[in-house]
Formats: sequence, C-alpha cells, structure tokens
Amino acid sequence: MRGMHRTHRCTEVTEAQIGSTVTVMGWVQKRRNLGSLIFVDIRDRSGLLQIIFDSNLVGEEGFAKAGTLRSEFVIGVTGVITKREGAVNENLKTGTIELRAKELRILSEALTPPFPIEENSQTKDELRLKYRYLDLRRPDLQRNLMLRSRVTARVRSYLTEQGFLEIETPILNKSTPEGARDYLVPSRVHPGSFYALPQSPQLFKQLLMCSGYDRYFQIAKCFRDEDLRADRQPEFTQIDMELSFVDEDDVIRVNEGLLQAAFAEIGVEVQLPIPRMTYREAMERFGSDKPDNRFGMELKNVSDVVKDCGFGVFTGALANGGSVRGINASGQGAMPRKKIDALVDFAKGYGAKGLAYMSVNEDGTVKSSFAKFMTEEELQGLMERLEARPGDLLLFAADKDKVVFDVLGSLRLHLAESMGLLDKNTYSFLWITEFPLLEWSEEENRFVAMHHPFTMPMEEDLDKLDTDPGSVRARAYDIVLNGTELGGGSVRIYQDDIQEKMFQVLGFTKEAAYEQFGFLLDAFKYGVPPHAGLAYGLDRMIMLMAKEDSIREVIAFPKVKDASCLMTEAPGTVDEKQLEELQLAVVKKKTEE
RNA sequence: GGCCCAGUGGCUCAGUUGGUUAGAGCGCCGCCCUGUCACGGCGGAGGUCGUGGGUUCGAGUCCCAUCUGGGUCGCCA
Repeated sequence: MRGMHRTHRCTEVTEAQIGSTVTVMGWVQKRRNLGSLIFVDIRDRSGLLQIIFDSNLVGEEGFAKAGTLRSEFVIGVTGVITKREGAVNENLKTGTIELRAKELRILSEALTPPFPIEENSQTKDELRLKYRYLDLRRPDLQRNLMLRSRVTARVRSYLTEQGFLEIETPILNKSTPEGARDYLVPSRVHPGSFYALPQSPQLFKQLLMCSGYDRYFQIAKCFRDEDLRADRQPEFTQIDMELSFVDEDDVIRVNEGLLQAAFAEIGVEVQLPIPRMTYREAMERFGSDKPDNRFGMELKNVSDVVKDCGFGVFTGALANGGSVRGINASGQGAMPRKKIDALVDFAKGYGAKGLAYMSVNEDGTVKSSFAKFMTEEELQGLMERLEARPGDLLLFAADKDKVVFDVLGSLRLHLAESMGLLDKNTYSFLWITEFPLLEWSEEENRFVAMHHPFTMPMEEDLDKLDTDPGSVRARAYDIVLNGTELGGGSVRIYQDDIQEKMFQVLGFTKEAAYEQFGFLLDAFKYGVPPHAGLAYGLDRMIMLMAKEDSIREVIAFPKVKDASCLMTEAPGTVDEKQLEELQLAVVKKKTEE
C-alpha cells in the first residue's frame, strides 16, 4: 500500500473532477475486455465507477495486469477523470465520467464468489448467510446498514439535544422468571449460579431515574430465548429511554419528535400529532392491538342483527357470551370456492371453528353458506352493517370475542396482502393507549402483567384491582407503524402501596417480590421521582424504513430460524475443561446414546 | 411441539401420465475483438437430481423417514 492513497470513494468523483488525478480503491464488479481496451467497473460502498485501461496510458505491463483482473479482486487505481467518449450510462451515478488508469495495483486476488454480488439477489438465504461477508457486499444490504447507521446517529443527536444522557447498563444480570425465556450464562466463580442476558434494561433504567439521571437513553442489545420469526431475532436492538417528572403526554411528545427526526432520514415527513386510539377501539375496529390502518376493511359487530336468526353457529356463540362480527372484502365476491375454503382453513389456524361467508352478486342476490338460516330482513341487515355492494365478499366469525378478534384481525391482513392493499411507501403511525393492565394466563391459572409488573394502572380503574382485575386499564402505550409494533412503554408505578397491590394481584408474596425485585423496591423507598419510558425495536424500525420484509435484512450478522449462525456455526460445544471449571455436565438425551 | 413451502451443474430455474447419454440462462475456463457498460464472436469444462430406505423391469418424477432453509401457530411480560 505504500505510496498509493485513496483520494475518493468511487461515486465521490463527479464531473467537477474532470482532468484531475484521483486514486480509488475497491472491488472488481465487472470486466469487459475488448482486446486492446479493457473496461472495469470498480465497486465500493458508495457505488460503481468505470475504469478504462488503455496501454497507451497505463503501459504494456499495466495493461497485461488489467487483463488478469477477475470478479472481486481488490484493486487500487490511479488515473485521470475524463468525460466519457462513448455512450453515457444513465444507470450509474458516475455514468458520464470514467477513470483513465495510469497505475493499477492488485491489492488482493479473489476466488470466484459462490453467488453473484449484485442487487436484488435471488440467492437462497442459506447460502447468503453462510457467506454473509460476501452478502454484505451487495448494494442493497450496504444501503440498509448505512441507513441504520444514519438513523441511530440521528436518534442519538436528537435525544442528546432533548437533554437525554446515554448510559450503558449491564449485560450480565439476574434472571427474572416473568416474561420471555432468558439466555443464561453460567458463573465460574459461583458454580451452579447463572447470569441472565437482559431482555431489556427495564429495571436499570428505572433505577437511573431514582438516581436522578432524569432523561436516559441507550441503544441497547437485548436477548430473548424464544422462537424466531421474520421480525424476531434472539438478539435484537432497542432504542430504550426513560424520563422523570413526566406523564404519558410528555413521553409521546418527545417521541413524536424523535420519529419525525428518524424518518426524515428516508425523506418521510411524519405528520404530528400522531393519532391515538384506545386498545378497546383498536380491537373492535381492527381485531388487533397493532392495527394496520393503511386500509379499511374494518370489523363490524353484527351480533344484534343475528341474535334471533336460525343459524346455530351464530346464536350458539352469542349464547356463550361471544359475538358475531364480519369484514367486507370489497370486490372479492367472485372469489372461487377453492380460495374461500383456503380462507376458512386460514381462519381455523387462528382458533376459529369455521368461517361463514356471503358473496353479493352483481344483481344484488347473495350466495352464502348460511343464507338458508336467515330471513330476508336479517340478510339485508348484515349487508347494511357491512356496507356491502354488489361484487363484495362478506366473511363472518362467531365465537368468544378473543377468538373473533384474532381470526378477523388476521384474516383482514391476509386479505389485504393478497388484494395488494399494503403500500410500503405509506407510513401510517398510530399510538395505542389504555392497554389492559393484566392478562389471564390459562397456563399459570393466574393474572400476568400484560406489559410488566411496574406499569401504572389508570387512576379511574384503581378500585377495580380487587374486584375485577381483568378490566383494569394501564397507563401503557404502543407506537404502531403499518401494523407493526414499533415500540411501547408506560408510566411506571412509583408508590409503595400500588406496587404491593400489583404484586398481590399477580400472585406474588411479599417475600417473592423482594427476592426478585428487592433492589428496585428498596430504591423506591429512598426518594423516587414519577417516571415513564418507552423502547423501540430498532431492527423493525429500520426494516420498515428500508421496505424489507425481514429484520435479517437490516442486521449485519443475523441468526437463522433455529437461532444458530450459519457462518460461525454458533452455538457450539465446549471443551470438557471449560465445563469442569463451570462445574457443569451435559446430560445426553436417551435418543442420542 | 404442530402446520405449510422449497431443496436438480457455482447461481437461478425447467424437467410432460415414472422410460433411451438430465436441459436452459447466467457464471466459470481458453482464444479473438479499441468504446463497452446485460459487450460481442468461437470453443470448452462442470450435475446422478439434499440424505437414507422402499415400490418398480425402470425413479429427478411415486411412497416412507430424515436433514437443511424459509413462512406461520404455539411462544414472544
């Protein structure tokens, strides 16, 4: 490398540099050898620049060397920027200019890559992830990671301007049984004891409030040992924050500014204030606590219309305290039976026993699985409630509310996708408020916290904590973007008596509460400010900004479905010696013996 | 743990009702070519069809099991 220094990235040279000598360095994207003239496209993270090798300028030796160039060789080239003699390439940022090489250095040679290094890869994920370092050379992934870097930089500067302090919290923590499964790390010094990797910095940020750092944030790695999804990785990143002396409106105000700043990076102007909707309304209208409000197809309650009908499925659900609700898949009335059957199966996957449907023909007559049980008046009532027009397809679910919401909410999204209603260029934000404080767990036969045990109940519901805990609403809020939960937070409990009551409702004894969270409860006794906070899933935010369908596309080194890494082959076994030091033994399953 | 989809040269795919030496495009290798940018021309190498078992005279194609990757339900306070 001695004597040659890069002066520009490939697309940093412009027509302004014409006539000047520059040095670029990067990877060979493509060579086009015309015999006595060789063109090479050189690539770096900024993009592509065409280099022309002409023996008159680069010399016989240099020209011969250029002839040996192959894909992905790393080269350095010094030359003169000139206006192109040939045609302009309108697909390139540098399409009107080229670099006439005077000197070529091959910095390293390269094997032919196992898949093409190009945009819009068609390559299987498996191969891409095994060679992630090559995959990461592709322009779309480079754009995603550069976007991620810009957004986090913008978030940092915005929060800093707003008086937030960036403070790190521990990775090695005490395990807490509530919530997701922890990743555990054995302690060598304390055999038989384990640290847990943080699922979030929740307790620490509340302690920081107790300590007077009244506005905290962190871009925090978090870990959850649960199954993966397109939008879930075992390790992920949160933009985590906590504020003192605030209520939910203060948190929302600061975060609307944050979202505006962050989304400005992709040229999207977030309209403020972001609309708010209660949890109850979101469930009633969209069957989801994270509604995608880029399109309609809202749920309609038709329980009153069908309450006396002759269709046992409907009346039976109502008799069991459930409801009958429907959605209108507008314009889908001609859907063939086979596709409707597929929708029924889809609904069954979400716990429905079935799905009643009704196609409205162009002449106004209906074709339906249940019309024969209905009076003309009832059919008309259903059509009116769902604002049905000729050519529409109406779908109904009848069950307990929870199932009906789940089924129709999922169906609504499913249909919207196949109907092409989901526009990735639209960014529709929504705050969801007044979440239930508690959720009944069939598995544990007790109430569990919907958010976490430190979430403040709404004042007007406090008296119901004893009588009807399930109906108590929380001062919790989620920020939803296009049907994705971007983040969530709450006002925290800071009063002893309410916190104790909360633990009591959750079935914690005082001893158990202190065993788990004693340090926090003690801290609260020494002067705790009212506080509230919020955390974003950064990966999801960047995914939506980059219009990707999986957070893997915005994470440099993601894990695959079974939480392993195809490149490093983590996790792996360890030496006997390491296990001995930790006083651990691996129990082999019988099937492996 | 359940369900669904995929697995054929380096990559992306095609492969008829099971039937002779398994095809294509791109890539790769060699030769030729002074303005290409999906460069062009000529020639060439390369796969036994994820793995194992079964049915059959005969299996890429049918059956069973299994592995790998993806999606999803459960799970994810």
